[in-house]
This record gives sequence, C-alpha cells and structure tokens, in this order.
Amino acid sequence: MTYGADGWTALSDPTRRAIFERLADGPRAVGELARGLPVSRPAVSQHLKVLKDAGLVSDRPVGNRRVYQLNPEGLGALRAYLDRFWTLSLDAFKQAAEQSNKEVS
Amino acid sequence: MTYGADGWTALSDPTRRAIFERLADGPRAVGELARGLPVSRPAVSQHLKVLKDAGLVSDRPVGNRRVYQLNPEGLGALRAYLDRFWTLSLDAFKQAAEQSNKEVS
DNA sequence: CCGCTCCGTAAGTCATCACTTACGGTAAGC
DNA sequence: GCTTACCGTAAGTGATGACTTACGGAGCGG
Repeated sequence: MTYGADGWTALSDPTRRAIFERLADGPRAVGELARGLPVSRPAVSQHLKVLKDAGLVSDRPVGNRRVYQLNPEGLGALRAYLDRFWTLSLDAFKQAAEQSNKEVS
Repeated sequence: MTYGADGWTALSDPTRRAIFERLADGPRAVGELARGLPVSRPAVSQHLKVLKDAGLVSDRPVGNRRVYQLNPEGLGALRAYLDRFWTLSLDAFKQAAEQSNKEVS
C-alpha cells in the first residue's frame, strides 16, 4: 500500500520531471528517454526506479527493451492530497482578507 | 544554486509537509509551529522561507510575532501541473490495457 | 532604560542524493 | 553459438540540503 518513495520526493528532481513529462507524450523505452536527456542511461534507469516506487510510472518488458508509461495511481494520490488542502487554503486566505479589512476600517 | 524554489522541492521534505499541514488548521506563528515539531525553531524558520519562496505560504507581522498561513497561489500552480498530466496518464493507461488485451487474445 | 520574548540569519557539520563508470544478465539477428 | 543492443545494479565521488548552535535586530511590559 504505502510506497517506498512519495510522489513529491520523486517529482522534486528536475531530471525526473523531464522524464515524467516526456512520458506524457506516450510510452517510451529507457534508451529512448536517455537519448534526449543530458544524463547517462543508468541515471535514467535510477530515476525511473524512483518514479516507479512512487507509483507514478509503470513498466513492462517489450522484447529486448523495457517500456515505461505514466501510472494514474500515484498521480491520483498527489491530486487527492492537494485537493484536501486547496479549499482550506482558500478559507484561510478569505479569513485573512476579512481580518485585514477589519483592521483597516 | 537554488534558483526559484518550486513547489515540489518545497513539499518533498517531510518536516516541511508537517509544517504545511499544521498551517491547514489555521494561521500560526513560528514558535508555535516549532513547539510541536521535533526540530529547532531556526530550522522551522528556514523551512518557512522555502515554503514562502515557493508561494505555498504567506506571512504577516503581528505585534512581536510573525504569523504564517497557507497561500492558494503556489498550491494552485501545483494543481494545474498535475491536472495537465492527469488525463494524459489515464489515456496512456487505457491504451496500454487495450494493447495488453490484444496480446493475450 | 532594561529585560524578556519573538524571530531571522550566519557558520559549520553530517547525511542524502544525483551522477558517473564498470559490470553482468537477457533477448534478437547473423 | 556468437555478436550486438538494451537494460538494471554496484561502487565511488561531488554537491546539495537539513539541522544545529551562536548571534543580532525588533516589539512589549516592568
């Protein structure tokens, strides 16, 4: 149930976000991803492991290669977390604005 | 270098998430936040600076203290980013499922 | 004015992490 | 069977970051 690495730790790295965004265009193999990135292929493999542990991507073997794609599961968890604090932040913002008005008046 | 701190870098740290979640209950001062956390008060100040640079919290001086609260601005940016990839991940997931069915049959 | 509380910042330490090269294991083509 | 391409992992290194203590500035009450 609980993933080894949370989604924010996974997406905090710019290189991992670049991989993540590239996978949004469609499934890609490891070497194909590494070819367009300024890091080595093993580095991409390590990043993909982190993204996989966070539930953000999933992989499947296709012949000789290993194809990765986005996984809605981890993404949904992040969305749920943000939505939980979204309305709360709006309420706090409104209340702060009202209190600020009271102080001014 | 720590150029513009993005929201994921800010929320990747567990201590910062704890601060962030505590602020969801309402505005709090720095010492009040530090009192319930296993880190020192200066550490909380540094974390609040990161959260503020990411646009996730805002602060205002109240007498002698400095009160922090959630800021919808940074939170909205994170939500927008996730929503942009949410449907894409669902599409990729569906297509993968269809292709998997074809392979089985 | 003085002491107290609150807070941010500077400097230093220690762990974590992103990256590299090197290696072993597996599938496809000849 | 042999070579080639693709991939994951191990080991080592340099840099980033999270934390500490120490210090200085600002508001409040005596």
